[in-house]
Amino acid sequence: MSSDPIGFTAHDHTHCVKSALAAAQAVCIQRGVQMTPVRLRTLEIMLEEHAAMGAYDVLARLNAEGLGSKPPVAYRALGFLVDQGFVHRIERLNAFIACAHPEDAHNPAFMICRSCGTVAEAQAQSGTFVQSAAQTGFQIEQTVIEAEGLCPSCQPQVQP
Amino acid sequence: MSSDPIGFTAHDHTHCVKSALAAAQAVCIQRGVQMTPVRLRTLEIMLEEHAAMGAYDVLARLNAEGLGSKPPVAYRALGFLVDQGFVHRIERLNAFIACAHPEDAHNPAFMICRSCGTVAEAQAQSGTFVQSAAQTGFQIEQTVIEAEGLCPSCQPQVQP
DNA sequence: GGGGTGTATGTTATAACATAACGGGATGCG
DNA sequence: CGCATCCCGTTATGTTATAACATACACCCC
Ligand SMILES: [Zn+2]
Ligand SMILES: [Zn+2]
Ligand SMILES: [Zn+2]
Ligand SMILES: [Zn+2]
Repeated sequence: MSSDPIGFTAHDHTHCVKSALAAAQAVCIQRGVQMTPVRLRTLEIMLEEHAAMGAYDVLARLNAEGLGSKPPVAYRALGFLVDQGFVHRIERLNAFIACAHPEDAHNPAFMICRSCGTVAEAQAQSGTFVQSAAQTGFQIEQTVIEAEGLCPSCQPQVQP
Repeated sequence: MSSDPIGFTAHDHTHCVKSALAAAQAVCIQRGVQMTPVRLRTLEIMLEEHAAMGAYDVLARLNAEGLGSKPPVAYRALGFLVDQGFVHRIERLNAFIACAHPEDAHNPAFMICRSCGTVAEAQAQSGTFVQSAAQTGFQIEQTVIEAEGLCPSCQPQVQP
C-alpha cells in the first residue's frame, strides 16, 4: 500500500489505479470504443505516475515494454484517452495527466507548482469570463484554465 | 484608413497601431528598459497583424527586413514584449498576440475561434477557481485562461 | 471462402516550436 | 583603461507534434 501525493494532500493510491482502469474499461464498452492494450497500458502509466508527463516520457515507458517506439504511437494513445476524458492535456506544460475524478464530465482546471512541478486538478466554474464570452456571441466548446504558482509545500515559510 | 476586425467586431485600426507603439515606448522609458529597433519592429508587426502569430511567422517578417533570421532573435524580442506586457502568449496555439488593451496590468483571457483562427482578448476575472485555489493554499502567480469555440461569424446560421 | 469496410498499428520522415551556448559590439562607470 | 551589463548575431541542438503511407486484423455480407 503506497501513499502518494494527489493534489497537494497525501492519499492512499494503490487501489485507485486499479479501480480507475476498471472504470475506464467499463466506460469504453458503454461507448462502443476499444480500450486496446496500448491505450490501456498508457492509461495505467499515467495513473501510476500521477503527474504531468510529456508524450515522449510516456513513449519511453511504452517502448521499454515493447509496446511501440515511435512518436505517433504515444500521441495516438494519448489522443484517444484525452478524447474519452481519461486524461487531460496541460497546455502550459505541453504535457498530459490522468484525470483526478473521471466519474463525470467536467471542465478541468489545473494548479501547476512551478517549483516541484506538481499538478492538481480542480473544477472550472463558469465565471464572468464565460458570461462575457456569451455576450459577444462567442460559442465556447472547451476551456483551458491553468494557474501557475507555488503549492503549499513549496512556499517560503513565514516562521522558522 | 483601414478597417480590420479586432475581437469580433470591426474597428478602425490604422491609428491605434501608432498610438500603441508610442505608449509602449513611453512605458519602456518609464521602466528604464530599452525599446530597441528589433523589439519595436516586432511589436509593430504584432500590432499590424492583430492576430495570433507563431514565433517563426514573426521571424520571417523580421528576416524580410534584415532584422534577424535566426530563431533566438524572434524569441528574445517576443520574450521581452511578453515580459513587459505588450504581447501575450497563447498557450493553446503556441503563438503570440499583441495585447488588446495594454493600458493597465491585467490577467488576460482569450477566445479562440477554431474555424477562422481569430483570437479575442477579454479580462480574466477571479472566479470560484481562484477562491478554491486559495483554499487549498496554492499561491497563484499567473493564470492561463483560454476558450476555444466558434466566433459569431463562424457559427452556422439558423435561418437561411 | 472471397471481398469490402473500418479501426488500430507500425514506420518513415519531417514540420513546428524552443533554447543552450558562445562571441562580439555598444554603453556606462569607477 | 578595465570591467560589467545589455543586446544582438550565429551555431547547433533539443523538444514537441503530425503528415503520409503501409500493414494487420476484425467484422459483415454474400
Ligand atoms: Zn478531470
Ligand atoms: Zn510545489
Ligand atoms: Zn492584454
Ligand atoms: Zn471564426
